[in-house]
Amino acid sequence: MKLNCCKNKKARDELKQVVDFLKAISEENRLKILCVLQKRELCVCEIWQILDLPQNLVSHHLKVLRDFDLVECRKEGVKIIYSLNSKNTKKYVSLLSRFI
Amino acid sequence: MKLNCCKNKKARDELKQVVDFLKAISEENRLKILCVLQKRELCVCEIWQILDLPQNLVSHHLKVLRDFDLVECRKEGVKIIYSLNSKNTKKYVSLLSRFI
DNA sequence: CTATTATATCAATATAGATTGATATAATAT
DNA sequence: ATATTATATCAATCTATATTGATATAATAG
Repeated sequence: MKLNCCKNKKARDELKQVVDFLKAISEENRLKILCVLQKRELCVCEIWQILDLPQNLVSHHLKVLRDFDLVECRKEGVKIIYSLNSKNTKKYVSLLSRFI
Repeated sequence: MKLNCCKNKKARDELKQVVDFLKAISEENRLKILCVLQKRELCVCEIWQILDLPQNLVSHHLKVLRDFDLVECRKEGVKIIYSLNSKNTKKYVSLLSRFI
């Protein structure tokens, strides 16, 4: 079912949710992070080494992705292991496809 | 089939294409424009009246969408009629779902 | 306890992109 | 020819956000 983004409040809210989701993933480094997490969960130091990016930058982008529940993390000793929350990404992609 | 965004050049290029597509649609007003064009094609003055936005702003956003072939337009007298290029939006959405 | 490793956070800077105001162009009507 | 309507473009400004450098915290090893 296609949504009317202008008439009702529910659709307007959902459109904004989709926009926020899109802003979160429309950044090259963040999309790369999601992409490498597809294969398997990784700790932060693996991610920045794989992507050849500064540690603090990756940490910052991971925070953005966490805030949108697109990734999850757990502690394992000194390391923080990040994994994809594919349930949520799928939810947003399917919501997106109702708008375009 | 899922893509490995880091190893090969083809996947890296496709990731950048997806990023550009996402940047184009991750803007509230542009997503709204795509959304209202879902129902039917519209001229610019209908779009800015429906969305309650300044004419030049809508014109600007339409240019961005045109540059990505997400919308098409044709002349009809004084008016320029815009329509959705749903073939392309679908193509990008399906490419996106291979990355996340 | 000290050193090392992994991660996060904060402030400063840089950059990209949205918005606005003014103006140009083109088609149509009078 | 003049006025009106529809659209596009340009320059200026504003705003959001990516990046960097410095530093803090927490776990583990020696």
